[in-house]
Amino acid sequence: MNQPDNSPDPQDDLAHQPSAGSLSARARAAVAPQLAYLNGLNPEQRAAVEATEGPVLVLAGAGTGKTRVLTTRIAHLIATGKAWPSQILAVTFTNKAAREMRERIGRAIGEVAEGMQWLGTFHSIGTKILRRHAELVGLRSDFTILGTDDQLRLMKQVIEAEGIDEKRWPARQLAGLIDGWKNRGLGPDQVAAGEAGAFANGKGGRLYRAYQERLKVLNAVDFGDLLLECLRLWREHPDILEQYQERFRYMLVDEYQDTNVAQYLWLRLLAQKRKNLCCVGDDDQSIYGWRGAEVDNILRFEHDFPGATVIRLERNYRSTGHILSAASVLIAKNQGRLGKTLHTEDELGEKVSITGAWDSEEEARLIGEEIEALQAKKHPLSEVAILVRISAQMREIEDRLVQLGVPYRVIGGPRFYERAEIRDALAYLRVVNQPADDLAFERIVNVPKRGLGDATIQVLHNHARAARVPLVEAARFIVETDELKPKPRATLRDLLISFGRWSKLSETMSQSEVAQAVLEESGYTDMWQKEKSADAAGRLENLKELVRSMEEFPDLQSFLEHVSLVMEANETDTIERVSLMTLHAAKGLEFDTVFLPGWEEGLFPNQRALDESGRAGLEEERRLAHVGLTRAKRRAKIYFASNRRIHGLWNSTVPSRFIDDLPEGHVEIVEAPANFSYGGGYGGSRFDRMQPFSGSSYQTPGWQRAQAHRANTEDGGYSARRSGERRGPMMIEGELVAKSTGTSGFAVGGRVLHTKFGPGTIEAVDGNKLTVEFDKAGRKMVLDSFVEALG
DNA sequence: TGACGCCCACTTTTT
DNA sequence: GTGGGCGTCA
Repeated sequence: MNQPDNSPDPQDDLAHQPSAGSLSARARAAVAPQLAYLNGLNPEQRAAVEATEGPVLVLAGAGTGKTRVLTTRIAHLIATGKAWPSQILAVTFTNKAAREMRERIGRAIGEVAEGMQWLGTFHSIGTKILRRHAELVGLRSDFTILGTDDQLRLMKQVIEAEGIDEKRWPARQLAGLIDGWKNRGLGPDQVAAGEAGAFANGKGGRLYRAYQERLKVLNAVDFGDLLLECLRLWREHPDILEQYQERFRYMLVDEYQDTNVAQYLWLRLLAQKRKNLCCVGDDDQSIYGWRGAEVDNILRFEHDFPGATVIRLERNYRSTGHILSAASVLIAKNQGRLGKTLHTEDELGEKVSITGAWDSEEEARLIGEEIEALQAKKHPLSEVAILVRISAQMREIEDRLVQLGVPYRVIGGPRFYERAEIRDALAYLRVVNQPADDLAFERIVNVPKRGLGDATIQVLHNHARAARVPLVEAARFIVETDELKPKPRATLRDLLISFGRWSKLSETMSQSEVAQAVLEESGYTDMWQKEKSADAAGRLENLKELVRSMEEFPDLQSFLEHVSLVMEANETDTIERVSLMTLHAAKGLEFDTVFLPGWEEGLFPNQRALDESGRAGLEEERRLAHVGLTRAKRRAKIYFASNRRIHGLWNSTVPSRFIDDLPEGHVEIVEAPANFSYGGGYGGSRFDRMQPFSGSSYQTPGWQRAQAHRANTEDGGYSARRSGERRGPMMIEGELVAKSTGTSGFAVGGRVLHTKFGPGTIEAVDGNKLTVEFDKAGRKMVLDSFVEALG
């Protein structure tokens, strides 16, 4: 057990050099001798953990303990003294995966996991690196990370600036192209002319370049840049690359089959020196080819990293025999795979069932009935999942579950931070934080509507461009001239004054209070309160949640940093529900019982995948089927319908070829229970569909969905609503912010307790704003709603 | 600026 | 069938 070297853990370039007696050193010493964490690993898993040197590829089939291997390997590296936590790079794709890994390492070896500052997603680690060297790639270290919507707006501007008809050459398409290029690690100068020429009569490359230039001017990057700019940084500054190569003694990558070319290059550069790269993945679970993932990365690993050790994990700990066999036979039909044979020592269990339904509605009904039957047998609903190929399939199933009163939740869907209201709120905060943030300014300058329309914006833009200043700067200038009509001019001036005031507030108030004040004073919350549509209440809820979540951060800056990459609505699930999601969203999850509806040609395998990607597309679809089946621990139930409505039209459909791929010995065909009351015919089914189930607009699936999403922090599942506790807009008690009118009931000299700053004494009262001298935190201005009276 | 109505498209989705 | 984007008219 050699030490990495004699120096203490080099936590960071500048900071924190723990002494020999530090917590981490002691924890390492305590854990090293026993190696208790190795207990219970099977021989292959153990080999994967102990093969620390050189390139290693761990082919980990579904349910074979992949995460366990990864976390144990990290624990092992640390415990044996091969590396300090800060010298290990561990990359995942999602924040969720990173979080889980951190927790599990912590459980294995204690607090040492805290020192793992390089455990995160490709994007978060890329961000961290870029911020340190921002100036070398033409950015400032406080660059903003653009979301998809900002990106799109920027591209639209670029397209229009080039004098191209945006309708003929939509920004969406350009975004797709640029995304693809970035996924493949190509900067504007590296895109093949022919390929770039495909857009806007040969202007694709120019637009890409223009877009990148705009980003630089705005001090912003998009997601792709977080990796691409790292590549550029390292290529142009080999000395910096070397620093990182030195630092990362051991590198681990989760879900390697999902890496794209840019990520591959990123890893390869880093691993060049020490070559201790361990990639864990499963080529049979590569289902993200359409967004740039390169199965080739995993297929070519041995070629790319000569001398690589390849370890196969084939013992499955998840599914019973029939399910596993069915899945294995199915996936064996694929040509382009490294090949693994999953086996289990578990019992055979139930066969995979295949049920044909007359139409999609009957399919939904059958599933609903089965779930009710399971429910009656006390099968926990949290162990039941319905996995669909496309989200459009969800509607009918939801309808059915709603009718039966089966609680469910939809997993996936729009992310918290992608919602319009959240992005609007963030845009306000971004301008407060960084007035030069043009994209943010533009987004909210007229939200809520305040009469600053296109004409006004245009004037601002012209000035900004001519004077080469940010929009806010241009606005400040323009309100002093008479270029604008009196009304917009006054409005704009007010807005600028407001922003000045809000920026001031952030010097004394906590960021959540600033946010609350900004949202209130800008009229933004008012806007949603006045809005009568069904989801307005949900949006207000989301804003509340946003303000609440901000409290956990030390300041606005770090909150904004966090939010652009990893913001999620926290899902505290208290009630038992069935999970409904797409097959893609199901990767990495497992359930006792899995329903797999819609196994029909055209839908699954999806016609479009076949048209666009041919055999590769088919194989990816088959992998998706494999992922679906292997989610099931004890019961997998496949369904197909003979008639399905596609884009509003009824089509008759044929069972999926994947059904024929399954081995007869491991499946059973289930006769759909004859249901004469429906006449077994088209007409009967339609008739049934006509039955009103409530007539209220609150019962529409869309609304249900909105509720389900909104309710994810409450118990507010569907079942609650069924029992009459409907959570409609009318239910929203209280508003996001305290009313600023009237006295706050606080008096100078009174003692108060603040959620964040603790106890203090009131020094001044101004409407709902209090100036408080806090015992610990010093003098701050706070909103009265954030404090409670003491004594 | 808002309301209405037409037209289109429509697989999967993280960061 | 449905929602989003955009154009037109008041």
